[in-house]
Amino acid sequence: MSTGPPLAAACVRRTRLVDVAEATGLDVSTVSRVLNSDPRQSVRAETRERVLAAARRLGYRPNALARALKQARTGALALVVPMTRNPVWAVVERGALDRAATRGCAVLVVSQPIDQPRPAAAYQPMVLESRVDGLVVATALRPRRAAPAADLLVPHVYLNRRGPHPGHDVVMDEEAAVGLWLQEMRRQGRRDLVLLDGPVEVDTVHRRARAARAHDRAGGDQRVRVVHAPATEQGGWAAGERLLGRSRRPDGIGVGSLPQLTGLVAALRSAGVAVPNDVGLVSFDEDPSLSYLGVPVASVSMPLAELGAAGVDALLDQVDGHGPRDVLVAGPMDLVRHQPAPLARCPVPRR
Amino acid sequence: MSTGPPLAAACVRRTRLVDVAEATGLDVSTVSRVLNSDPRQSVRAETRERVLAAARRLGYRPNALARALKQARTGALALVVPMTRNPVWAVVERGALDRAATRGCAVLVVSQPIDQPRPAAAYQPMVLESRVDGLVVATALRPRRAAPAADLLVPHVYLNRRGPHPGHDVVMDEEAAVGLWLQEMRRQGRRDLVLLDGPVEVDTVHRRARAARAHDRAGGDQRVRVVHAPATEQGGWAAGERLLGRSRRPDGIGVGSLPQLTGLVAALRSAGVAVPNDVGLVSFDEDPSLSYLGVPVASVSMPLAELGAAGVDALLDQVDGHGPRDVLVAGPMDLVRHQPAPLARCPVPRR
DNA sequence: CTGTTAGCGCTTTCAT
DNA sequence: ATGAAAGCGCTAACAG
Repeated sequence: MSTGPPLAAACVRRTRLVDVAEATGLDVSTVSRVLNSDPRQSVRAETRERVLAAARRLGYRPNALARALKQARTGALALVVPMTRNPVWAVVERGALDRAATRGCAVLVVSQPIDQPRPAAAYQPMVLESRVDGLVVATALRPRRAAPAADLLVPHVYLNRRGPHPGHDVVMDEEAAVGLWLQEMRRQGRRDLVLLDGPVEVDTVHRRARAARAHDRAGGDQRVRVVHAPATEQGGWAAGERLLGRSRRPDGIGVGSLPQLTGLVAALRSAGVAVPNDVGLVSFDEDPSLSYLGVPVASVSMPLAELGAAGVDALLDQVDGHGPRDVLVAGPMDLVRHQPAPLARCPVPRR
Repeated sequence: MSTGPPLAAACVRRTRLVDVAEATGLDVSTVSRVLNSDPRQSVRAETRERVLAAARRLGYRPNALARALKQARTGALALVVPMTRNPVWAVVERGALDRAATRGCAVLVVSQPIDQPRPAAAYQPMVLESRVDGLVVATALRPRRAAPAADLLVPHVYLNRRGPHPGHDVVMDEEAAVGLWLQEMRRQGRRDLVLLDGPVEVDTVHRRARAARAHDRAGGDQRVRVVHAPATEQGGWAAGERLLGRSRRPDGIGVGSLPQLTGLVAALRSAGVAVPNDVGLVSFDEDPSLSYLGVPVASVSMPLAELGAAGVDALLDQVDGHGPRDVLVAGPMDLVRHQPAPLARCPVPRR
């Protein structure tokens, strides 16, 4: 709390390998072998101890720069994420950061402005400049048929979207998510359904919409229409208005994003439409705040952290020279029901 | 969309300075001077053009590793952020990332688990290993009187909290924020106030609570009590329950965080307490979702992006050798009123 | 105006 | 089992 004295001019002299060498009277190469526990060479136990002791005593930390320069490997990767307020991306990001930390690898987070998306190739220089070993591209947009010049020629994966070429896609099973929604709607006896989702340009939206339309065409007893709107509270509100104005109102709605759900619930409340009596709601995003909307909603719980972790794994595989491969993140997917609790009993989601 | 052919084994041969030198028949040092536009040396215009042309043609990108090793400067910084779901941190982070990008500097984002906070000194190795030039520590906890061993001896700033020593703090004016709240409460004629905020261990909470208590003691016509609860929906809900159980209910509540507000609003709705008739609400966090709570609330708009940007600036100043200095982010602070709009008129916050 | 040279801190053959 | 030496790609002091 700034109560202490000012810090003395903070100049830490970094300890180098040569400092440890001098302290032990050994050569740098020997010290290096010990500290890297090179398995191919043998060192005397006594020497080992001496080196380790000196390194600890001097607080030696290897210079990542020099090591990376020599090994032609930075041990870092870039994570390109959209600058969105949607909380699910934070979960994906955390999953990726944690897995990267586990695998001893630093992460450079690059935020992509949502209003002016740049092509993935724009991030290639980070690899060419040896800042990172590869790219995890988590921007949501579906690629237009990429011009060859726009192809990524460096190790990379696309996260939660598919890229222009096979072997670089790490995605979740959106079709199964739609299936869980439809199953819950059937359980509730809903037959006139709407999928309210984001812009078609978003790859996950595209896949969910396709699955929903396929179900509609399959000709069961459920009708499914698809409505696209901006993935914001505003978008959800406006879409709600439009849906309420229609002659045939849906009795079940799947909502692609949390902000849209917030806006939609506000619109329904404002119009006096009762949830769940008049309409049943299921969100494709999850968040603790779902228990506090004032109305019961369900959500499809997606393996978001696993998605981030799988992206890191797939990229590091490529960096290690393995051929690229597509990954379908299998993690657990559940339907979770969120109940607004009565007072004196705090609400807890139950599965 | 993975419709294209598989990518050929992606091996880009990186162009080095020596490649450009060979292509032009010049020496690497000359090429280096041209590309860095070294002001102290002069080069023939024709040579300049030749080098620039060759560099562009070969797609030369300088190796950041080698450059950083030579210059003893990585051009990167670490941003330590709490792993919270609170959306305001995202705004701070974006502010920092954007400013860093503007100043040509890469950012390594390190996420701090909220349940097991590590001391700031735990991140010092990132500097000692030359991964970054300095630290922006944005974890929320107030430092205990730090043991000298825990002091940071590398360039660093604390963001949105104060550290153990002066000269490293970049914070906003929380006292003024509390002032805006009290002023709005007076405008609404509220006299029995509660500040519902997070744990006291959080420095921003500490400062707001102190300002609120000072106002209470100042002996005007407003009473202010302070209630601490976890900064979650759950915490807001539980605190709401407690407040409703009291003999004298507050008629105005300031809420420290968005999740708490969500929980509190749910509790009030559930108990049939009318907003704003029975109680007026003001949030210290801002978010578009505030317009969709179903009840009118106000919020204190804080200069969050500026906070992040100022943190980066202050750190880079230190890296450039300037003495450390505390920063109070001055950016605009407003009281914003969020109205749930009637249907057919989408809600927009108005100032 | 341009080339030569040394060296940032580390790893890694190759000698001894 | 340890040491000597080369070199990763770049910059900067010094020559010419």
